[in-house]
Amino acid sequence: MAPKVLDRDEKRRYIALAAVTVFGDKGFEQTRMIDVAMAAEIGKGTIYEYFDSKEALMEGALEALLAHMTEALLPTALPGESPLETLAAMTQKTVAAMKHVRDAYRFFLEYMLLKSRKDEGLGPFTALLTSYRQAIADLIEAGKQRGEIRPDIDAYETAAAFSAWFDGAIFHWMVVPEPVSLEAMGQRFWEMVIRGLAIDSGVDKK
Amino acid sequence: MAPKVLDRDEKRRYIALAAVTVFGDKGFEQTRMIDVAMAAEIGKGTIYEYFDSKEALMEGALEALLAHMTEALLPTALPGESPLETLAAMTQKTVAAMKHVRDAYRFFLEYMLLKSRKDEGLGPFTALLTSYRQAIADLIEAGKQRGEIRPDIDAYETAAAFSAWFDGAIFHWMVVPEPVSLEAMGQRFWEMVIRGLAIDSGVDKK
Amino acid sequence: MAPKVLDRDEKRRYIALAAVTVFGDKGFEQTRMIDVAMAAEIGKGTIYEYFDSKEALMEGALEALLAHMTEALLPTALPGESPLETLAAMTQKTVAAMKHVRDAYRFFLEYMLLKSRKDEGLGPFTALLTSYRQAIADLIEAGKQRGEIRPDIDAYETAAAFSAWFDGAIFHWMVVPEPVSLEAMGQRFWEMVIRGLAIDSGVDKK
Amino acid sequence: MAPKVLDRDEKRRYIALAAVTVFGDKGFEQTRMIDVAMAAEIGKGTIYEYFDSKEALMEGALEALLAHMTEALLPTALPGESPLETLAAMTQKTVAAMKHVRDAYRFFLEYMLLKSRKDEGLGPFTALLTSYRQAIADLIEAGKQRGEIRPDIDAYETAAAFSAWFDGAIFHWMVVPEPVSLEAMGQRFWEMVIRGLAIDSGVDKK
DNA sequence: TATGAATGAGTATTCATTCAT
DNA sequence: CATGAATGAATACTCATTCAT
Repeated sequence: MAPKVLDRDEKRRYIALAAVTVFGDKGFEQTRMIDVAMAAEIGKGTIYEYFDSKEALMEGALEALLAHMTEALLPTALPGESPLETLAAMTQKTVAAMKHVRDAYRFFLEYMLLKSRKDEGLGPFTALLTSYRQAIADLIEAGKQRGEIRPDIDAYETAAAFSAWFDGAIFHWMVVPEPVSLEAMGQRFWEMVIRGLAIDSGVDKK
Repeated sequence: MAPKVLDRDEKRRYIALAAVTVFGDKGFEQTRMIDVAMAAEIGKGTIYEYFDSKEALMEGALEALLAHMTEALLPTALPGESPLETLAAMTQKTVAAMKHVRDAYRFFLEYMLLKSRKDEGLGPFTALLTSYRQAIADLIEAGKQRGEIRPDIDAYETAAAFSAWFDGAIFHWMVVPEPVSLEAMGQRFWEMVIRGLAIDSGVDKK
Repeated sequence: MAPKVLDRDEKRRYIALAAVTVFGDKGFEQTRMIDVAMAAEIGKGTIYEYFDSKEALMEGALEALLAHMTEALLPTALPGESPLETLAAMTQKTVAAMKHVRDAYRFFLEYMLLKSRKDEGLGPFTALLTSYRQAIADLIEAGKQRGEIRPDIDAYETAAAFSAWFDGAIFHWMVVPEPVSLEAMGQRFWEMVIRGLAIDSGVDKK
Repeated sequence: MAPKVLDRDEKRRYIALAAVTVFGDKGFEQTRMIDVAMAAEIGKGTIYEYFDSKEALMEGALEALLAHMTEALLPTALPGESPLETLAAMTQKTVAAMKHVRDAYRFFLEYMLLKSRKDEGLGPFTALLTSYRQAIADLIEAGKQRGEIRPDIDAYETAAAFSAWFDGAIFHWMVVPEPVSLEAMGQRFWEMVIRGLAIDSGVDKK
């Protein structure tokens, strides 16, 4: 008797994922509902059975994308791995994941831009960003305790600066894909960040 | 009867700057021509005397913004300054400049997003980005030759990774302004990048 | 295995009556099929088992309402009652009936408006109106023969003028319910019509 | 410098009158904005320069119609005319006016129906109806003082009953134009109301 | 040159109707 | 028979652009 809840949720997610693709490809404003309907191979009206409005569709699409991203981005420490190793693996994973969802990532950026113009918070996205920052801060803290990372580092602020890099990198890569590959940038970032650029540390800060 | 070329160019720039403000505030699609006209305190039709279309207005606005940014961002080596000192000053200047044009910066990001969806290049923006990367690469190269920077660094790729950070940082700061200030992030980035996070350099590269 | 014809007809009438309520409340165009379905506590699709279209539902609803109204409106002469007495009773009954179905009456008016815009006749409604007029004309004729009513009255035309009043009255009462009650208007109408306003009949006609 | 206010108001009225025609012809809901635009021989968007919405257009249309009707309906006592004569003239005038704007009158009725479904008052229409009732009540009162009208008549309530007749009559005439003409109905109404139907007034009231 | 009234292409959304279950 | 998910035709309204003044 209970109507096929599973099917309904699945169809909702299916439409949301189609929307992610289209929004990422054309941008929110340039996307017409019919575009999403065609991408999902359903009728225009059917979208409204699952989402109240275009804006609600965007929220639903973000949610679906986030579910995917969250899993892909958050670090999993392997047994016997040092914090720096985990951080290195995470960096690689993040670069790979971002590259993988390249077009969807545009949707992310646009969503954030859109939301930052309203007072509404970023909602589910803030949670991901915060978790990500915190995971990195935790690794840095662990590294400090293990004597692998300089003890005078402010873990959370450094984690914020660290994680910011990814969005800048994918942004540059998306808009000027050449001549430096995303992997190369990731590699350089890691070297720069871990070993530092300076030969002696007698450099005056900033 | 030399036509008032100067006046005409000035008015064009004046409208473009008004457009920068409005585009940054509301976004390109959400901006109506009348909004720009009102911000510039002119009639709606007058815009079309100076720009062929809304898109052309956006290009003009970007151009005006770029002229402003280019000056603010590109490094000027002071006499007697070491490359690392110049790079440090540039980092600070860039953070300050981005923060200063926060709302206009949204326009930048949106412009890039928009352009990256078409095959058209980024036009005038690519030039700035390339100059910026190159300026940093030059400083790194100079640092290497002066023995201040590790000799095994790939100057251009590292410059690309370095400059990417700024866009990521301002992005995060715009969408999650708290709890880490942009200056603090800049400071941590500089420390991390110059001295490195690791205590000994015996770290295996990624 | 005689199909449950009775049940089917009853259910049809049941849906039609639900439709009367909703049409009267919201108007034909503003009523959605789902509204009627919810009022009848059935599924949306079920309506189409009994009515071909929204328009057909409206016709069915009118029919159901007419069945109710016809009974309520048409005069029944009681034994020993004079024609004028019957007419008086009918006036009272009509006012009471109209007031009783106030909201449904809106549906009547709207239906007539709707129909008067097409060339189609008013269908079942014309029959009621004609019967009603004729019943009044018959009473007037009887009154004339009994010497109760002026002999120079044109029975049918007067009956038309007489019966028109009710619709105007309920209309005014519906749209400007105050400050005169429907019963008071009915009372004044009756006095005015029976005794006349003028003191002497030496009034020039019209 | 002052923009052509006159022209603007005139154009507004012009569009409103076109809307009266179309609304009367097709009904509010069945009227598409493009229908009004075509009737007024302007572009669809132009309507929105003068009216905020379809509903605002309806209000504007009613206003324009009322201005016309008010003038046509309200009585003007001629010098030397008795109250009953003025009332007779008014009856004729009203019947003629209603017949004249037959299609527009549908718009009136629909407007009232529409409004009676919301709590909003009838706005400008109430004013006309009230003035009309009051004008008739005044005539009845004057007739009573002149000894032309029975002194035991309640002037205002009777005026309410009197004026209600017109809307019922035009309604019936619109929906069942035959076989009794509107003028004939008006004539019968007048006879009935002035001289009364009954031969002797010994009739029990109601 | 500057203006803003006029225009109509373009789109989100609604809802009567269908039909597979 | 009963249902409600799916559909797409239909329409109010917006806004970039034009052009007469």
